[in-house]
Amino acid sequence: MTSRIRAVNSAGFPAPAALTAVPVVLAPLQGRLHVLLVERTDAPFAETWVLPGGFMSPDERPEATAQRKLTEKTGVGAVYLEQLQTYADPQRDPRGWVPTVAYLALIDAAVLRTDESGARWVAVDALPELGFGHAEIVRDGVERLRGKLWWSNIAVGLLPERFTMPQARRVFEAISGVTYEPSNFRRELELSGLVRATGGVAKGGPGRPAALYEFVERRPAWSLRRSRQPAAVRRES
Amino acid sequence: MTSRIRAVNSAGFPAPAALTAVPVVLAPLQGRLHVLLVERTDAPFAETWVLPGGFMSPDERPEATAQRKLTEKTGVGAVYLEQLQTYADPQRDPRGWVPTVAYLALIDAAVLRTDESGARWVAVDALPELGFGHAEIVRDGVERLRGKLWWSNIAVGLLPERFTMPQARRVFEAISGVTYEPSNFRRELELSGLVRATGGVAKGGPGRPAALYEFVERRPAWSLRRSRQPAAVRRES
DNA sequence: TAAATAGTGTCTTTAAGACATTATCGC
DNA sequence: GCGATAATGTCTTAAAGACACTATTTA
Repeated sequence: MTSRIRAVNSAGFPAPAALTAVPVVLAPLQGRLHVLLVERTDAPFAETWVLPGGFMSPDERPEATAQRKLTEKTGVGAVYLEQLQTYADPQRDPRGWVPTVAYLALIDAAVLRTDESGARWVAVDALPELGFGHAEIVRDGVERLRGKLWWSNIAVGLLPERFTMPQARRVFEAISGVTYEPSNFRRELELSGLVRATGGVAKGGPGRPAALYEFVERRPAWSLRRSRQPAAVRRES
Repeated sequence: MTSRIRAVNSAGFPAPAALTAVPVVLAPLQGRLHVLLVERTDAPFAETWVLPGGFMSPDERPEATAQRKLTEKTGVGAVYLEQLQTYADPQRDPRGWVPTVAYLALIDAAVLRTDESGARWVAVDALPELGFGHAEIVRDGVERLRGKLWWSNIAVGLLPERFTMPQARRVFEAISGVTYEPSNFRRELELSGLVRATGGVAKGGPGRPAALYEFVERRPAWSLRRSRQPAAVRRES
């Protein structure tokens, strides 16, 4: 192993060797949640799968780095991008002290290019060994997505602009791993206040045409179902 | 303004000038949520209040830095420490490219030293101007605490090892800003599965003695109240 | 008109809201 | 016994669970 990269700042103190941004790109494919991985060609971890990250530069905001790396690998930008965690343990990267800022990135499954420049979609419940401790980052990303699924409009990133209830249901099912009862699914999603019917219908296949819905707000927002806290005091006495 | 600190790594690429860790130390005092601030003595932001952060070194894990800075300022370690966000916009620190990893740190309100080496407890809903954009970090920390209050055992960090229901209620009220109906508060907290009665009672004052409770798990854990998702399909047909 | 899919209605069950009531202390 | 505080019980209201049923399409 070669020696670790080091850095010193102009005031004479040790500095991180670099900063990396890695997007955890998740998408439901064939009914299961997948993550976008790339195969490394250089050491360390040559021929090992990792997240499609890259180095940040001093003139770029970290979200921009994550977006850029994502576009380079998939050809599309993320609809939804949120910071996950920073992994800054000095020992985690053999190249040196390289903290990593992870992002959760969600893109519309419909616009994916399935196979692109060494990138591959892998089911999150069947991950191979990943370099740089990226398996932990994927786990954190999946947990975040699952945790926010019913409480926010995070699914904006995983559905086309207009979608039907059955379509949304299948996406939700792929993410959570649960099969929802259709009428209750509909009721809950409508009660969340996150979506509204557009009035249009999706014709085409057999069966009754499905009504089209859209998200009321495409920027990050919370469901308006009241969070289950105990009641506040009401009586005046 | 002096020139910005720069750094270059041994491979010749620009590197962050430094990395900082800042704990957002929150505690309920006099029924309101407070945050620990220190007054800066040097430029930039001299005589301005900021979070008690510090530089990370290449041989220290970031949680350790946050803990250390906290102990230096309060004399106690955090019972609960969790990473919040990383603020890495290159423009946010006038000294140079200095990403900041923020931590939410909770310590038992009973062991605080109220006034210590330039540190001060300030109510989070009455913050002064803060340097380095720290107001945003405080806001994120408060939001995280409030958001997790009823869904996790995050309150472990804010209560003594053994506590009574009224005591817990007052802490929860200070954090959420809501006055809970006592019997419903008790029912919800018991149903969460996070706490259990120890069998002991807290005697002393007037009135019926209160039963003592403790957290079942002191490491981070989630409430077992089922998260309100729509039902899964049950019927077999 | 049958198969397929989407959408509506509603009864049951569970959980939350709002108190009245009872219990146990110090003085 | 009285004021103070804690704990219990319970009735009401709201939300989730579990389906049966109705509606529209294509083949």
